[in-house]
Amino acid sequence: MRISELSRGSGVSLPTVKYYLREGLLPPGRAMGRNQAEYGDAHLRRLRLIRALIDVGNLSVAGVRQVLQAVDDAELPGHDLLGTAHEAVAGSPRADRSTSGWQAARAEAARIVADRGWLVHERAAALDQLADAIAALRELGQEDMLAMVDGYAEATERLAVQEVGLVLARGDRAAMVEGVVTGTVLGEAVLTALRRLAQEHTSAGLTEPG
Amino acid sequence: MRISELSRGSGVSLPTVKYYLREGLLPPGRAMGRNQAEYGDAHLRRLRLIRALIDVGNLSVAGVRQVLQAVDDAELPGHDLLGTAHEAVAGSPRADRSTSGWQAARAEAARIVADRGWLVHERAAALDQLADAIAALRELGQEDMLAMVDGYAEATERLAVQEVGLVLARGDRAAMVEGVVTGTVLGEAVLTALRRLAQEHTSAGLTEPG
DNA sequence: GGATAGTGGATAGTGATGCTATCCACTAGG
DNA sequence: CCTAGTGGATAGCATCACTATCCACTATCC
Repeated sequence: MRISELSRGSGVSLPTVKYYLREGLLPPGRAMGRNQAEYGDAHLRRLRLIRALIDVGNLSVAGVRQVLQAVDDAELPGHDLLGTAHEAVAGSPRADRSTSGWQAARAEAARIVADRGWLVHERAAALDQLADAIAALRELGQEDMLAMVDGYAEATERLAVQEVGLVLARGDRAAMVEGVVTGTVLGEAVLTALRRLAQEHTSAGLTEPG
Repeated sequence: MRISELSRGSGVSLPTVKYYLREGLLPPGRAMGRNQAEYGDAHLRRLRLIRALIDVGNLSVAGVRQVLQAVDDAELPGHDLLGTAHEAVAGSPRADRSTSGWQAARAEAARIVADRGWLVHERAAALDQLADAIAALRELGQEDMLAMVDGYAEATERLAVQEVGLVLARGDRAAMVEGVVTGTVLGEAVLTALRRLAQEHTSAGLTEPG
């Protein structure tokens, strides 16, 4: 398979394919001569994964590279891959994390997790993100929204068992690795889309007739 | 309150405050002279809301403007505000929605919602986002992940009742409007952070010891 | 009343990001 | 041999979210 077929087969423009090669998102093809290289099915699948992570998962090119490096690291335990995927979707923090309000929110996040008995790395990026959100809610005087935290935690805990089980049910390592990435990133897209739909349905039912 | 106090009080740099004024995110202060204007507490709260939507909610400046215009529209029913908030968080679509694969995914999204008995506008942005994710999962050969859809739908349905109830419990319209926006955007941040933490906990428990 | 810090308003510049375009010497395939 | 296509390099572009500078002017303090 030549580069133009790779482009046509994936719907990604040829200059963009070259760009992904340059950026190291896509491994180089097998060189067959000074200006000829051979790409395989793996390249096509990889290219589709890249597009899904960027288009649906809203990952940056840098985030995608980070994830794919972890995917390609055969040594990395599956659990660490999950952490890497979570860091990549997190992106770089935009909130100010030096204020006392944030520190308090961060402590609150740690407490929520501890109360649940969840065992997570204390430097997990998701803890910081939870703190970002809690700090923002408090600063806006919307702390009553924090009443939802219990419900969220309970729901996500139940879902996580299913999600992790689904991935572990796959036989081989390679399939599990892909499952971690797609489950994390695309699963999140599915979940938030459904959340919005559920909200719209409920809001229509509770506000319109009354 | 002068513009520099507004800047200091919110932690937003003065040039950025001016930028938000230019962009119409922040309403102009009450003019007290040719080059003097008076800002109030409402400006400070608005500025904090803007930062939360951008930093935590990952909204674009255009998205924030869209949301705030809806917030300020006293005529708009609460339910339509929810739809506007959902459109703003959606951003502009990056996936290709003209393929037959996407059309099929879109039909599947509509079917999922219909099977649940959810009543949502058939042009809801969230339906397209759900289709984006479903199409991506299928294209990647990860359709077994769609087994999670039922669990997600059930969980989000239950949560939506609590969420909408929480907002409706607020007395006045203004507080409800703010609740819709923060609940949608910041609630999503809380939910996804907790999802990641739950996944890490579950993954550690199921993969490490075995 | 004079110095100074700050103001609103306008315009231009910046850095990051994600491509897109062009050029090149070269070569596979008809 | 001709043409379309290749890998590789470099440069350009549009968008976004600020950031910086300049201006005439004014409130305020001494």
